Amino acid sequence: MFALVDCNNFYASCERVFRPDLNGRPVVVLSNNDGCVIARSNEAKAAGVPMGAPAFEYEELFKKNNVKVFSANFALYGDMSHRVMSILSTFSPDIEIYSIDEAFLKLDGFGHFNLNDYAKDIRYKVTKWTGIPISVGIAPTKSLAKVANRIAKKFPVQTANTYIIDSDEKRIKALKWLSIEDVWGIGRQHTKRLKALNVNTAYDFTQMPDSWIQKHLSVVGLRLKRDLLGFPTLDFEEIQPKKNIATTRSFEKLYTEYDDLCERVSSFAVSCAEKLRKQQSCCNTMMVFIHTNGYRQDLPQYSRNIILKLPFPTNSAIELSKFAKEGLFRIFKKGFAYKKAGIIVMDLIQEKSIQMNIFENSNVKHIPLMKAVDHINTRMGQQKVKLASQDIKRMWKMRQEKLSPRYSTNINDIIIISS
DNA sequence: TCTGGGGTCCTAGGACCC
DNA sequence: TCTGGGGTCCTAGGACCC
Repeated sequence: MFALVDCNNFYASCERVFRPDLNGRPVVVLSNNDGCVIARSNEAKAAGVPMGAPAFEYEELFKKNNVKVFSANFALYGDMSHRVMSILSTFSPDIEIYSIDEAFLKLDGFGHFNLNDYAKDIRYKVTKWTGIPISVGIAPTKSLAKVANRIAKKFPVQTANTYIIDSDEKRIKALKWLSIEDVWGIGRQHTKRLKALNVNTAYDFTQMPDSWIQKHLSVVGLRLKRDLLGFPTLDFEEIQPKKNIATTRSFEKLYTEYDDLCERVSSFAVSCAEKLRKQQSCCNTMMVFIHTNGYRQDLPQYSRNIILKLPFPTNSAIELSKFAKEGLFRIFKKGFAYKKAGIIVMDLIQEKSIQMNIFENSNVKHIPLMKAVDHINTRMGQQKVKLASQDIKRMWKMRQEKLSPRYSTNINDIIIISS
């Protein structure tokens, strides 16, 4: 059996842990630059705030419904996630951390456990020890555990946020209840296609012929069907190094000058280099992109990217920043107002398996240098050591008007309880 | 004025090999 | 009138996830 543990409205719940006065009140969390809604409490959902809602369009509704609005505080959410996951790993030796707020647990050999009690115990401990409410779904396959989790979340009163699919009757009942668009792996396009054929529930989907699924949804759809039928098909996945790493941002204002853009892009490259070193990878390829604000129909539009094949694999901030600036130089065009830029590094390989090149290699002196930089930045705070090409003075400031304190990661932000 | 930021996998088709 | 039969690798595009 598999368990899927999912934190309820995770970001909103993190904010509430330290603000219990907000329990029962609608809470939303905004994306970078306070752009759009990326998390909603149940009350906010009920008030009619959709996912991805642009904040400025919903100010009225927020006010009318007394919605508490937060800027994204990823330092807090990352730390809370870590705490939740470390508790979950005490419940099974096999855990797959699927996202910041979700994990699968493999429950092999738990045959003589009462899994219902076990699920309730997981829920009790996580909530008690972190303050984060969770839902637990248990079933014979991963996709069915997803379904069970959804039921647990949808019917909190009847299920106490835990649900088990442990018989074929329960499986079929659950699949007949679940709308096709809510099935894990069925997105908007597939939903449209399936609904046109009168396939409206997960159950209907499992009754479709393999040939049709293979043709339109490829083997991915075929695997899903088998998994939903109760045959474990979707694998438990080990943690693997990433195959692509990106740092991209929308800007708080429009940039027209090459130099300004260059500073930001240089910093994105430095950030990618840091992420590469963290997983002990080097990249062989880099993509640089820039584009104007697509929502502004009154301004001329321009969008371009360039893919640079690097002469050697590297994770040196100095080298990656240099390549990034080169790429930017080649795609930058004067006369446009830029809203977004980013760096994506690809073709990653492990540091230890680098082939030496006869002609050109990454500067070996950078290896101890980067190690020292990482060390200092870890101890003294991020970005204490920067390249000269970065935004040394940091003239820009992300819009974050409603940022909560870093309660759990900054000693100065720890809550004070008056006696 | 204001509209996020990451990731993964699969397939078809073209270019190339013998 | 008729024009072989295998392969591999790479890329772009499309789908999906949180």
